This record gives sequence, C-alpha cells and structure tokens, in this order.
Amino acid sequence: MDKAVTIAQIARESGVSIATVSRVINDLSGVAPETKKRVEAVLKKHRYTSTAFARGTGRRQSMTIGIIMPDIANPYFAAMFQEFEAAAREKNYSVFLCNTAFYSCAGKSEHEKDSQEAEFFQMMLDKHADGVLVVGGQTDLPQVGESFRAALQRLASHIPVVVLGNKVEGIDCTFIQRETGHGVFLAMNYLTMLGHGRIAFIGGETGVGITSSRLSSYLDALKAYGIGTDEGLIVTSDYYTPDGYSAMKELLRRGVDFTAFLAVNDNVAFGAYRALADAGLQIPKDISAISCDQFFSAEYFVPRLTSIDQHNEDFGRFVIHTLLNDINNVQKNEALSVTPELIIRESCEKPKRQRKEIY
Amino acid sequence: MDKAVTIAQIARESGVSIATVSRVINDLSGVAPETKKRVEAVLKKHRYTSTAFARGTGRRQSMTIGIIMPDIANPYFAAMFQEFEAAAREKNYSVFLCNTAFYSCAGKSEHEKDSQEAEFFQMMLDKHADGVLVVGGQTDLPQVGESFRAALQRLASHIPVVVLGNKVEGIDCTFIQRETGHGVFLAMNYLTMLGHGRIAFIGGETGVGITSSRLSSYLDALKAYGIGTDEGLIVTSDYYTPDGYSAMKELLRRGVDFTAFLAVNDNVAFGAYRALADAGLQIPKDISAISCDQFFSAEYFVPRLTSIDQHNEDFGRFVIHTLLNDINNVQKNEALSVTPELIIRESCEKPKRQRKEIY
DNA sequence: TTGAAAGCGCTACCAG
DNA sequence: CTGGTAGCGCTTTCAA
Repeated sequence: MDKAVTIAQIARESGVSIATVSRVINDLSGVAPETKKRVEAVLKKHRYTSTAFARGTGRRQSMTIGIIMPDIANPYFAAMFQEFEAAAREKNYSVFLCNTAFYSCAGKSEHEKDSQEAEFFQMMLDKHADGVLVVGGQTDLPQVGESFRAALQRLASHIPVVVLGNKVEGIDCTFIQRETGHGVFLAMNYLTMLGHGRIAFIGGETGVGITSSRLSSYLDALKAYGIGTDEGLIVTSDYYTPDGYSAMKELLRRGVDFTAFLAVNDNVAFGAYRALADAGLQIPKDISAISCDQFFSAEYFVPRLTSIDQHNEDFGRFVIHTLLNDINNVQKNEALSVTPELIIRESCEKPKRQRKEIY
Repeated sequence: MDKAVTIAQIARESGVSIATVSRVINDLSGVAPETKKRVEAVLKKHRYTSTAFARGTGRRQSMTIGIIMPDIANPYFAAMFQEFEAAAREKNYSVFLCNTAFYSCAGKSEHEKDSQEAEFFQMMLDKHADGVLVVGGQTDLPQVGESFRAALQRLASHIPVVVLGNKVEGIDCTFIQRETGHGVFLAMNYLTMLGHGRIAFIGGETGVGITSSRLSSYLDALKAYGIGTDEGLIVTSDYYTPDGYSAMKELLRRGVDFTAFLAVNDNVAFGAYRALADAGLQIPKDISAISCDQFFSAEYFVPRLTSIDQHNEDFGRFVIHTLLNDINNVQKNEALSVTPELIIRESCEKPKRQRKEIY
C-alpha cells in the first residue's frame, strides 16, 4: 500500500513551507500568484488531497454528518436518504449512515431500544460528526424513553442535532415535523364526493408521528363531512406490505361495513389488495382504495392505485440545510412549502350503495 | 456546545499519566489492577470515548470502511447494504455510504461517469477509510472506462478494495462474483416440466453481470432441454418496475409467441404483470411468470408470484469479512455456499398448448 | 508574502 | 508497572 502524499512532501518539492502549501490548498489570500502556481502544479502532479483526519484535528471540523435512521430498506426512508446524501454532498459534507433497525425492536425491552440508539449517538461523537440528523425511531413515538432522552440531550449538548419527529420538551435540538395530514383531507374529500361514507383506515403504527397526523386528519375529515366515526373501521399495524395484508384481513374478519379504505402508504395498500383478492372482493367495484403516500409504483398496481403524492421532493434538501445552518451558526430560515396532490387513477369509483346525503 | 472530554483531563483527574490512561482505554496489559480500576471509574464518570480522529492519526486506523453503491433506493442494494452495515458493526467498523446514483447516468458522457465514481474513491482516501467496497456500477459492465480503471487502481494501491462485480484484469483488488445463474436453471427446469417451450426473458441490462449470467443460464437451459433459442423472446431494459412494464409491452408488440416468461427480478415482474393486464392477458391462464430474484413481496402479488429465492442471507457478512480480512492481512478463506431455491406459488401452470416433446 | 512553531488528541516507544 | 515524549498531518497564530 502506497503511503498517501503529505503536505510536507508537497512543501519540500515545491520549495516552500508547509504553511504556504496549506494556504494554497485552502485558497487563502496572501500567496504570491507566482508561488501559488508553482505549488498548484506539484499538488496536481501528486493528485494531492488532504486527509480529513488531520484536517479535522487542526480545524475542528470533519465535514461529516451522521444520519440515524430506522430502516434503510424501507423505500420511504431510502428515498429520503438519497436526498439527504445528495444535498449534503452538494455542500461538501459526507454522510455516515446508521441503520438502527428500529423496526426489529419489537421483542426488545425498553432499555435495549434506548441503549441501541444511544450507542449510535456515542458513535457520532466518536467519529467527530459535525452534526447529526435523527430520523424517526423513538422520536416518532409519543413518549421517548428516559435513557434515550438523556442520550439525546447529551448528544445535542455536544453537536447540533436535527430530529425528524415529535418535539421532545427541554431538549436543545431542532425538531422538524414532516407530515401535516393535509393530503389525507384531499383523499377524504374525493372519497366523500364519490359518495362513500363507510371509509376504513389501515396501516401505520398507533402513536407514531405520521400515523397520528394522518389518522387525525381522517377523523377530522369525517367530522367535517358530518359522517360518524367508527372505531371498527380503523386497523393500525405497521408500514409494510404484510401489515397491509393483515390489517385488511382483520377488517374483513370484523365484518364491518365499508366501501372504501385509506392505506397509510403504497406498501400497505399492496398488502390490502392481496387480502381483498383472497376474499374475492374487487377494487374498485366492491371497494375503493387510496394510498396516503405514494412511494412505489402505484401506477403499476392492478387496478392502478389512486394515491396522494406528498411532493416531498425538496424535503431532504430542506432538512440538510437546516442542519448545516445549525452547524455553521447561520440563521437563514428557509421556508418549505409542500402541497400534497391527489393523483387519481383507477382504484376508486362510486360505491354501490350511496351514502345518505346529510349536508 | 460542550467540549469533549480529552484523555488529558482523565489523566489529570485520576492522577496518572496520559500513557496509562491510553493503556486502560485500549485494554493493554501492564497496568496495576488498582490503577486500572481508578482510571476506569473516572472514565465512566465522564462517559469518555476516544475521538476516532485522534486515534486514527496515531494508530493509522479509522475503523471505517466505505461502501460505494449505485442506488440505495433499489431494494436489491438496500437489503445488501443492511447486511453490510450490520456485519461491519459487529466487527466495530462504521460505514460510509456513497450513493453514486449510477442508474441516473444514462445521459452522461463516459467521462462524467468515470470521474463521478473516481471522485468517491478520492473521498474514501480523504476520509481515511481502512478499506472500501465497490458494488456494481461500472464494475458490473463488461468493460470499464479507462479513467475509471486508473482511479480504481489508484485507490487499490492505497487501501484494500473489494469489488462486487466483474474482474478487471491487472488491478489489485479482491473481486467477488455473486450470481451463478444456477437459480435460473431451476426456474427453466420447472417451466419446461410444465410443458412450456416458448419462454421469454425480460429485464436486466445487457452486459451487466447479473443479467449476463442469468441470461446465459437461460440460454444454456434452453439448449440443454433441446429447445431452440429465439432472440425475439429476449427483451432487456433495466431492473425496475417501469422497465418490466416496457419490456413486456415490447414483447407483446413484437407479437412473438410465448407462454411463459422469466423476469430478472420482482420489480420487473411487477411491471410485466401490469403490461399483461393492459393487454387483457391473464396470469397464469394465458402466461406463466417467474421472477429470478425475489426481493419484495412476491407472495402478495395477484396471482402470487413464483420466484427464485437466491438465499443470499449470509452474502453480506461474507463480503464484509473478506474486506476486513484484507484490511487486517489475514488469509482466512471463508467459504460461501449459496443454494438458490425455487419458491412455487401461483403464477405458473401448464401452457394451453403443450410443447412438442423432443427428448 | 512567507516561514516557524504551537497545538489538536491520541498512540507507541523508550526509559526508569 | 508507569511516565515522558516523539510523532501523526494539518491548521493557525505570530513574526519576520
């Protein structure tokens, strides 16, 4: 293995001091154009790049951020991560990804979960990240564990932290809430316009951020349209295909009357399609379907799935910029406006039995 | 922001020298149990952890590896990455993920693509990764670009590199080939047993590692079963759902006669299902379907998709261990045996017209 | 405009 | 067993 070229070698070879080389590398003023040119030539010749390591020890910046995520194999997070990474790189930051596999914590004790995530926090400190982004996980829960809270506080007292999740009182991080539930209103509006009154809601985890806001929008919409609420129409579970499958199975088992359903996302809708097929029910003839978050190929479903495009294209960049601003102590408040859009495809039609008009 | 605790502070507070503290941190021998206990107490009190940074400058190890991947949003790669990260962490290594977004390079020039990936290589050097894992991308192509080749060589001359892709002659990396195409044989065997003779192959990119091996297995199987080959039955495109859709559309447009098809993976099969539905064709009544690589919920398809489980559960660990062994100069050759398995579900049945028996 | 030198936090070697 | 100290590669004063 060749040893990397050091600044000293460059200095020697170009007949200047280390300090001068450092100046031209960092493009600082105060170097004679003559000298600069000479050094640059040597730099190029050796394809020199400074070591993040040493640069860090000196300057106290690693140009690295850490991202802590529950499940990179979940398309929802994978898509987000891509944006994060791209946005970070644009600003010359690299990204450490930590996959907490939070979803697989079902069997674990409160304490294990806490220390799991806490361990990552420590790692971020250790790796000298300039800042960290915590996505979901515990912070998506209505209540975080005490040791988690402590760990987060500790992390935040060392480096800037942005969390995508519920605000935890008394902790010095920037909290960003993503979902407003506005899109769900669009969907509910559409469904009621078609005449549906018995609308189910499936998927998502009770108490978790996104689910809560979507669920409460669903409930609010029901109220707004003067339609009664029925607990029996709600089956939460989780965000994946098998969860959609089991949720729909459960709904069917309950025997509640419904003519349409909202799935928390495409994965869940996909599972629900399957369960409906098992039961010999047809979409949209028997049941109409809408997904609250399109993130995989809804338009390839059979029938094509009507869904809400949350239009989160710039969300990743927004989040990263927020973190970077925190890191560099700038106050530039960017605004992010996301307007969800209902993409109407083939999975909805008027119910066979119209809802009694009430309003 | 609190400043991190340094080894010096610990030393001062426990009344020993820096060197001694370093010893207990690294659990080296030659410290009086008495002293050790005292230092450990102080360490614990401050929740001290050494800075990867400084540790690296001293010891020349960052305990970090870089992983360069084409597309983390692709479930195939996402699943792989998870394994990589878990396996690495088990060995106390952290992972830098670089998403080259290689798939989006279609419009870019040869040169841009090369320098793109090369840039990541440089970054890995810069970040002082102890080793790097290059997954697919250019190395999956039959021929790598010249500047890419040079960059790879340069990287490999500095740190250990493992590449998951085609062997590039004359470069000092460890190359690992994943796919043997064996699973495709299983699928072809099953299909021919059912009586299919006109079997199409869709998806994948011509010339790319996985596709080539699957395609050649497909061709070999055809030969082995004494069935003629027909170029018209092969439509490559790419690995995603829209690609499966367009490939099947193209197949249908050609008007070639076929009773079954192999899709390079589930995504592609999903798109194909859609295209078939568009054409009013039913699976499996009219056409039988098999996916060569199950990675998303094949069992939730309608009808449930028969597919090959490549059983790559331990592949990630194998790869990481290989890299780590390279890094630490150990020769321990682990063996990896993966036996693909055909999971029969509902998407295949006997063709309406039986193939003429030939053998 | 330039160079010398003092760190940065830690490891590793050499004495005691 | 323990402490002193010389690096590691780079940044950043401070003088010249």
